[in-house]
Amino acid sequence: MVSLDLSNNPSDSDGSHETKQKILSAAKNEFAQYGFEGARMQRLANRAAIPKPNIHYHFKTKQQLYLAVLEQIIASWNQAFNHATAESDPAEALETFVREKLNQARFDPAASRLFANEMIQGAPNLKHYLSTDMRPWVLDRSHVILAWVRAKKIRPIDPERLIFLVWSATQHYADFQVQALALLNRAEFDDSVAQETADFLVDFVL
Amino acid sequence: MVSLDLSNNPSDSDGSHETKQKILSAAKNEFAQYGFEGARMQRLANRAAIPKPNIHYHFKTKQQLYLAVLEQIIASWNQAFNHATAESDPAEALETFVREKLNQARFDPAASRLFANEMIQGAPNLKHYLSTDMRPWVLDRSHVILAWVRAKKIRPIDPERLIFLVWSATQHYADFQVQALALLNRAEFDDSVAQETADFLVDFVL
DNA sequence: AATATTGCTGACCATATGGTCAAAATATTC
DNA sequence: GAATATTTTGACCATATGGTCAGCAATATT
Repeated sequence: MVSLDLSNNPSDSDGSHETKQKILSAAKNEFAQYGFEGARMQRLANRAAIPKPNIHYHFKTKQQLYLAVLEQIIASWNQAFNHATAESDPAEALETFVREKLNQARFDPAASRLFANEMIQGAPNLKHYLSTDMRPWVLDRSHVILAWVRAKKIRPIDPERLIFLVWSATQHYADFQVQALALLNRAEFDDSVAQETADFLVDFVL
Repeated sequence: MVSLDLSNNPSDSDGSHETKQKILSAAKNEFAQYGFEGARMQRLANRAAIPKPNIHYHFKTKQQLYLAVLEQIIASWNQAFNHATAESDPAEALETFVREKLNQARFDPAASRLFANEMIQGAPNLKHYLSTDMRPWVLDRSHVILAWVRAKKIRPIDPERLIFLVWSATQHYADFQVQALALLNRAEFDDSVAQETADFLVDFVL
């Protein structure tokens, strides 16, 4: 199989990189569904359709693989949520965030679930991320929202609570997809559900 | 140790019942933190401070114990949320529900987390509960809310979405306690946090 | 073409895991 | 208080688990 090498790491110029990604992807799903302790290396290998020792060639231990997955997720989230919301229109900014978060929940639910599993366990591997990346992000957003409130563009509200509300509501759609669909009596998380959900949340918040 | 026998089951009139409860309680915490596959019978025995075989005397298999825990949680929730909200004042009714759910999240977070773990795995053991207990409950509440909307006691809103929003926001406090406290920059889920959260949600929804 | 390096894999290992069992301890019944 | 039924537990078992390793295959390098 021939494939373009999109990596910027010269050490593994082709096949190796591809395998590594296959493992990371399978691992994300396995860890998301079963948590760190519940994940099985053999089942993970089956998901990736490679022999188990091949995993250990690329990642020495289960723990190390887990951390690699976490890192990838955080990097992806940082990228998705960090292109600044700046000082623009509140409606527009909030809408962008809600829709982006719902997209994440919809197209990469495994990432959200893995995150949820980490949290439920007390975030043993994420405490650092929470204070390093996430808390500043929240503070930054808070300031923007507070400015909106002061300018009376939006009704008075605790900014951090608002962020937390939006975060929890959207995340919930990923973590509890089964429950969400059962409660809303839908068959799958399709375009219409996503659209209606986004509309509802945006409308509700504003 | 002497203790009152509060059970209504004549078959195990004392010590046995006590042990069983100790096991169920330890199991709830173990399963909540690690999920079904991640839970370890030995660690669970340590939590309960009894030898492992004693667990297997009361519950034949891990699976059976897990189901027993789930049953207990569902029974407790049914009890907590089912004393009817009826046709009363929306503000009051919603407030009651929000505070009750937050109380659950605060004083029995393990139950919420176990529930979350079940959901994340696709609710293999809860599909039945979702359609049997929960969906009708949602429908019932929806009708009440719809009546409120029609009577213009509350602004027009999709009732099921509203329920889902409140549910997700409150549940989030249990599941992601670490994240919640980190984001809100608090040390613990104490009275003041609970109070402010309830106020915020109630105010926000109404 | 020969060699070195990297990537892959079947066979294997030590240990942890869910679960069993026979015997001991404790309650209950007569 | 002896006989019976229930509850508890130390020792044990078959299997599953994360991980290793020696050798093979493929790819780069000289």
